[in-house]
Amino acid sequence: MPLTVMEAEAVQAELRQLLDLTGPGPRRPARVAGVDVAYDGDRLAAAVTVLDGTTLEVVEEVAVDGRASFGYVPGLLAFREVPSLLEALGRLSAPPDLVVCDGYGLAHPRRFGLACHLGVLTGLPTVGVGKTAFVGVHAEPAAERGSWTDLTLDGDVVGRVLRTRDGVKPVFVSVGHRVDLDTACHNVLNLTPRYRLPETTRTADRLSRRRLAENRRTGLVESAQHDETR
DNA sequence: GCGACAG
DNA sequence: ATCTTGTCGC
Repeated sequence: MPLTVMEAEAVQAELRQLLDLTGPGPRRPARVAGVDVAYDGDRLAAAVTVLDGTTLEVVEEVAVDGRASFGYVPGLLAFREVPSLLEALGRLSAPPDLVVCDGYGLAHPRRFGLACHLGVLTGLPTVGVGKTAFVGVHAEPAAERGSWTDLTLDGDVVGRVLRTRDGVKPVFVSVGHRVDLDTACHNVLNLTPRYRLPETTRTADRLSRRRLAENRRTGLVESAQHDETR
């Protein structure tokens, strides 16, 4: 029972009322999860990797197969990825203390991006880390790691453009659920000791792609999974 | 009205 | 997201 664009926007407005922006959120999370989805046509693999918040070692992984039941529509990305991500998160042995999402949170046309959506549905603290500009205006942050500038939309500060490596293109950080912007950026910097992107998104990205490749090679796919609605 | 537009 | 070769740099 696929949603239309109008219905999806109505759902966002409804879930938006459950969003908790009071923060502050965990500053020293013991377990931090990264989530990502890889695609092969309408087939997909959703992955969750949980890292030790101190050592950044991967302590748990879950990958699930699925199908994209909603096309990519800017502003409605969550409807494409959230279903599978919920399934993957649900299979963890224990919930993480923080979830780092690929994409935006509050920095969204209707202030309810993927990170907010996943946060409200799981009740977990979430932050969004985008790799490219989506909405809002901003100045270029200084070249040093840790420098940042406001990401503004309609006069509101909805996120930060944060430099995670000296002289390297910055990332776009916005809060999702139950975390404030300072805490979100603090965590993103802790998760980027060496590369531009947080270790959480790097490990989740690799896991989702690895899963797709295995499926492609094995040909088993999800025949033993949920069959289509017949 | 015409583009731009997270992943 | 994904399609794709070589190339620059640590």
